[in-house]
Amino acid sequence: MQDVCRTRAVLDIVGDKWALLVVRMLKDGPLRFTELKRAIDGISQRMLTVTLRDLERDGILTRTVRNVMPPHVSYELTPTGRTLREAAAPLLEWSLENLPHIEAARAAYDSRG
Amino acid sequence: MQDVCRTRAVLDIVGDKWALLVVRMLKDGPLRFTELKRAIDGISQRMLTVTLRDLERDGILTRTVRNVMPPHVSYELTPTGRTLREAAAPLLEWSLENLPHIEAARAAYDSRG
DNA sequence: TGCCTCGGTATCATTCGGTAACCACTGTGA
DNA sequence: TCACAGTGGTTACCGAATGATACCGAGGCA
Repeated sequence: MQDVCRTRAVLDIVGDKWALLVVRMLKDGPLRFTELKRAIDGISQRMLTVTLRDLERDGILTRTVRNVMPPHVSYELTPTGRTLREAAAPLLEWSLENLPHIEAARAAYDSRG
Repeated sequence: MQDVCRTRAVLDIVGDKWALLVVRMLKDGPLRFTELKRAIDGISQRMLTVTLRDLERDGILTRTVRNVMPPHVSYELTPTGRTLREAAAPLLEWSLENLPHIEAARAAYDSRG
């Protein structure tokens, strides 16, 4: 199966721990750096910066800087980014629905030793 | 948004670089360790072991050992695992469709410096 | 004069993933 | 008899990715 390596290449983008959460947060329109940081609980400043850079590089979102003080930088999904969000939505829903299930399975596994 | 941390918890499972590929490979029925290793190009033996353990722990797949020699160990999706595969399918399709687009965006970004 | 916000860097510690070697056991071939 | 391969791992080690924390400049506000 040749697709494996190509899928791998894209999962490197999408599976990098924070990318999908950023994409999801941007679904209703652009947000500023600090808004994203507040919305995505637990992300460090550095990782948000890195994630946003990577997503911009891959054409998933755009970065818009207004030259004012204090700085005003906003991030918005591109059309490609919006298709990604749609493709990722079922997985994100699944994660919310199945978390209790998974935690139970994990606890059972751990208690078995 | 409280869901973020819960989504995060599941993306830890799903986003760990190889998990979705393993789940995808198992869609047509159980496979043995070595079959998976051959099918998923580039995965190391250790990472396949680790990934399979984690997915078993989370109730995504089952591990079945037949006590024969040579060892015969097969892995199969649980019902939860099958729902995960369905939820992940759109994202995997997206990745195949959009890889050229992303590579182009990346090249353009890099050439801009 | 401090102190805050915003959007980041710089620096360091910790964790993750990959490589290579090794294991037990059996079957196969010379 | 001896070597070697396949199977499903485990272990030690190392570099890369990630995370926590501190700091920055410019302006606003007290």
